[in-house]
Amino acid sequence: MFEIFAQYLQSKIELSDQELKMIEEVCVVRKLRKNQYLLQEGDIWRFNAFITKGCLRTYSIDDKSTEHVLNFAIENYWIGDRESLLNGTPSRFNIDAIEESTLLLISKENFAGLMKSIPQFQDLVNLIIERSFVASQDRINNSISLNAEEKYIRFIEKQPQIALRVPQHMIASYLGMTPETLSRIRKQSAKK
Amino acid sequence: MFEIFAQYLQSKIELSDQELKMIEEVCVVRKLRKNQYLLQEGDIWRFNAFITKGCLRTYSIDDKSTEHVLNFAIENYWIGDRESLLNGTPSRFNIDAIEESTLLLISKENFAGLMKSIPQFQDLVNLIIERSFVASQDRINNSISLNAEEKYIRFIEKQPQIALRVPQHMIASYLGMTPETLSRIRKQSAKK
DNA sequence: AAAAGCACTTGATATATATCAAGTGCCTCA
DNA sequence: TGAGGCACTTGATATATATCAAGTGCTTTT
Repeated sequence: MFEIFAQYLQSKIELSDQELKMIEEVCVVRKLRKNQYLLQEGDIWRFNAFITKGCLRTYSIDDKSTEHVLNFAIENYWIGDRESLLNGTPSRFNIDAIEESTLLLISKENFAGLMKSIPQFQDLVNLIIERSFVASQDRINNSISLNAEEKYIRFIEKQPQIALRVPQHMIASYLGMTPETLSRIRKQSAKK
Repeated sequence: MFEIFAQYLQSKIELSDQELKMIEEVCVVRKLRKNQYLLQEGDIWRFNAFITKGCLRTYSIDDKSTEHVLNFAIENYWIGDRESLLNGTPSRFNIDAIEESTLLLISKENFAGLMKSIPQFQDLVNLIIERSFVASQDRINNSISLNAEEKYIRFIEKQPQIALRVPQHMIASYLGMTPETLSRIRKQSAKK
C-alpha cells in the first residue's frame, strides 16, 4: 500500500530511509467502495490524501440538486478540500469514489509535522499547490474563452487517462455542459 | 513607495528592521501609465509584483482577437504570471494597467533569497498561493454552476471594490459573457 | 434468463446568450 | 470648445446550449 506512495515521493525528492519511515508512520490507509463518500458537504476536511489506486471526484450540488464536478483524481494524485482544510470551515463539496479506491490519509497535524522536519517534503508540497493554482488558472481561461466543443477537445487532449475512465455525464458536468450537449458534440466531432 | 508594502507585510507577519531592510533593498519601483503593459504575451515573466497603487488586469487573447480577462488586481494585491515564472516559458497572457499604477517588482532570484532567509516571509507566500488556489476553485465552481446573472451577482458581492473601478465590458469578459449581456442583466437586476 | 436500472443517444422544442447594428451621452484632448 | 472616440445601451435576429421526453442497449441483480 505504502509502496506506491514511497515510489511517488522518491521520484520527486530525495528521502533517507528514516524520513521515509517517518512518513509511513503517519499514513492511514483508507479503502473506498465504488460510490462511497470520502467527504460529504458540511463535514470538515482535516487531511491530506494521496490516491494509490482508483478514481474519485470532487463535486458541488446546487439549489436545483444538480451536481457539478470540480475535479477528478486518480492514482498518484492528491485529493481533498483545501478550503475546508485551510480555514477549518465546513466543506461545500462532496468527494466520492468513481471506482473502488485506496488512499493514504495524513492528518493535518501530522502533515504539518512532516513539512517541518523534512524540508524537501515541504518544498514538494508547495510546488504541488503552485502547480494546482496554475492549472486552475488555465481551466478558468478555457471556461471563459472556449465553446462547448473546444472545451471537450482540450479536455481529452489534456487528460486522456481520465477521459477514458469516468462516465461521460460526469465529464459533461466537469466541463459545465449537459450530458445531451456532450453526446451531440462527440457525435459531431467523430464525423470530422 | 515602499511604505505601503512594509505596512502590508507587517500586518501579516513579524519582521525585524533588518529583515524589512533586506526586502526593501531588492524592490524595484515600476510606474505604469494607464493602458501600459506590464507583461505581453510571449514574454517570460521573472518577477513577483506587488501593487502599491492602481489597478491592473491579466488577460488572454483568442484566435478571434477577443480579449478574456483572467484577473483584476488592485493595491495590496500581487500580480504576475505564475505559469511563466514557474516554468520559465513564454507567457500566454498580457497584463496591463487599467489605471495609472505603481508596483514593486522583486526578481525571481531575489525573491527566492528572501524566502530562504526569512521563514515567515516564506510562510506568507505559501499561504497566499494556497489562498489563490482556493479562490480559483471557487471561481471554477461558479463558472460551471451559475448562469450569467448569478455570476454577476456573486462577483459584485465578492469584489465590490473592483466592480466599482473597472469598465463594465471588462467585467463582462471576466465573467465569460458579452458586454451586451451584462448590460441587460444589470438593467434587469435594477428592476428587482 | 428475466427484470431493472443505468448511461447514453436522439428528436423536438424552449431558452439563454451571442451577434450585428444603431443610437446616446460623456470624456478626452487637440 | 468642439470633434472624435469610447463605453454603454437598446433592438432585432441568430445561434448555442438546455430542457423534456422517449428510445436503445448494456450491465447488474436476482
